[in-house]
Amino acid sequence: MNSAVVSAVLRWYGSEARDLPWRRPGTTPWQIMISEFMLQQTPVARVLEPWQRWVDRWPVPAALAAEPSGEAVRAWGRLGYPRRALRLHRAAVAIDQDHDGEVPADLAALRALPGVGDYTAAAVAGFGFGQRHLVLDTNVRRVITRIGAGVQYPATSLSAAERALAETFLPRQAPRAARWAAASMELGAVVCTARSPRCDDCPVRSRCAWRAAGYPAWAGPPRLGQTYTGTDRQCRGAVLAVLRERDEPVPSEELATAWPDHDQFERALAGLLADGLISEGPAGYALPI
DNA sequence: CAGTCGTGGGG
DNA sequence: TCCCCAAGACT
Repeated sequence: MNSAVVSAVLRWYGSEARDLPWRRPGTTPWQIMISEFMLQQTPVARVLEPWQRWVDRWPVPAALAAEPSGEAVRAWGRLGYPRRALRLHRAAVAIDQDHDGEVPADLAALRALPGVGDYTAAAVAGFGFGQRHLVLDTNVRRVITRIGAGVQYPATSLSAAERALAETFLPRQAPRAARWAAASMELGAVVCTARSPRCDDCPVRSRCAWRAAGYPAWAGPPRLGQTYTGTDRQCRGAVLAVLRERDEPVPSEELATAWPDHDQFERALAGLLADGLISEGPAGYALPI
């Protein structure tokens, strides 16, 4: 019954999909894995340049694994959530050591890699190896929730019911399922957006339960807004930004000028050390070896 | 389960 | 300006 929806979305995707570099033919699973790490909570527009630099510099997992983790952190630039860079580096090491340098095609093996959760494992298996999996990112969840359940936003946590709903859309054939994953994700990213959906441009507006119900507003608990200014996260970011630009260790007193509140600076420093994002030596702090 | 973890652009 | 939130993972 949802095959009509799937067909329409796939047809739309065929003509309207953005030409993203990691979607081009010949993209390797490793390159796709890099894109998926970078795209975790980071918009496409900001990923394009860093992704190209990464795939040029580290064309295979072994190349990244051979470098200090600090180089991954430095090359991460200002993508945000730099622990992802560390996890991707650790994933490269694991692939190099435990999988003969090849990104595993097995979903469970992917899921076991550092920084790879349910979403990323399914995405790499689907986009990199053409397998059939539920790929439930924020876009797909919003799309199926609106079309299938008539609700504006998906719940905070993924329920069995929502998973079952998603299954009703997933095509039987693996290549088609993988394409559906990409297409439904694209629809959520450019048409069925969170704030101002462009329903007039939607290929399945006539089959959307949310539209049929008159676009009822979200009735669940209010979204917790993310605070940032003045938080430890901002402080950590400021500290790391300094170290990314330096090749030599930075003395503590100098590094402290990156943040006005000293207690918070110390707390951020301890956190960054604990995370392995920075290292401490006799001459000061630096990105890890 | 709820909190934590960066950064920047668009409405 | 301010606020929202963007291809999540981990604890």
